[in-house]
Amino acid sequence: MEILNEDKLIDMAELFKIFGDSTRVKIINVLLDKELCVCEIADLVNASQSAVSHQLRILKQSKLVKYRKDGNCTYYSLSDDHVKKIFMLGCEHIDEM
Amino acid sequence: MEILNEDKLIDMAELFKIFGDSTRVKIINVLLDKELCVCEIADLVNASQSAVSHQLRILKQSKLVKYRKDGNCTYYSLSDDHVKKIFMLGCEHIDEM
DNA sequence: TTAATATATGAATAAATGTTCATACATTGA
DNA sequence: TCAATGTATGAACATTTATTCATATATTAA
Repeated sequence: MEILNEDKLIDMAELFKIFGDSTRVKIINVLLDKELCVCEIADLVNASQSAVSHQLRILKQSKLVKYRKDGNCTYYSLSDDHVKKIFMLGCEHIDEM
Repeated sequence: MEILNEDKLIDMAELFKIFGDSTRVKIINVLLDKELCVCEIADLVNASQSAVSHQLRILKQSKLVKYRKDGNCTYYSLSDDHVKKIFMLGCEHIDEM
């Protein structure tokens, strides 16, 4: 191994794994510039409320999204700019293929 | 969905999925600044020749690595700078957590 | 308080995925 | 030509993972 130790490489793989699912990428995509509640997300990405909720839990655990509760609703948004950056770079790569 | 259509988002998920495995990330890591043959890679990432070869096939299919044959050996290297960029950004993200 | 709405979650199921093992293929050197 | 070496690959297996379904929880409105 080079400069990076194994643990860090494993963490990196874990991070990319989160981005490596189409439902989650779709969720990140609709959250790029605004927060949305679960049912809005489910509607936009064309998935069930349950599926989206499960995936949001994973995104939350990985600290890629944050949330706030308002009455009945839970609004999700991207944690920070890094998430957007990684998304955008992946986007660029696809464009150039 | 926003600006991006579903197909592109699926392609992006596929791309990140490739980075989302520790063996593949380790392989990318050792290829960051030089080409290596299969058995050197296997040695460096501490995996079997077969496992590495299988993963190299996946990396090759996704055009993340290229290769050249020289006699008995096959030397692999990263396809382009984009691969390194994505790797580095993931690296940064881990650092900042 | 009761019904309706929004969300979360556990269990079950099906599908995808990574590794190992055995083996094939190709190239080199003797 | 034959043995050794490096690589690729198919099958089998075990594990992970995403979705669905049913249901629980919580909040709001009537």
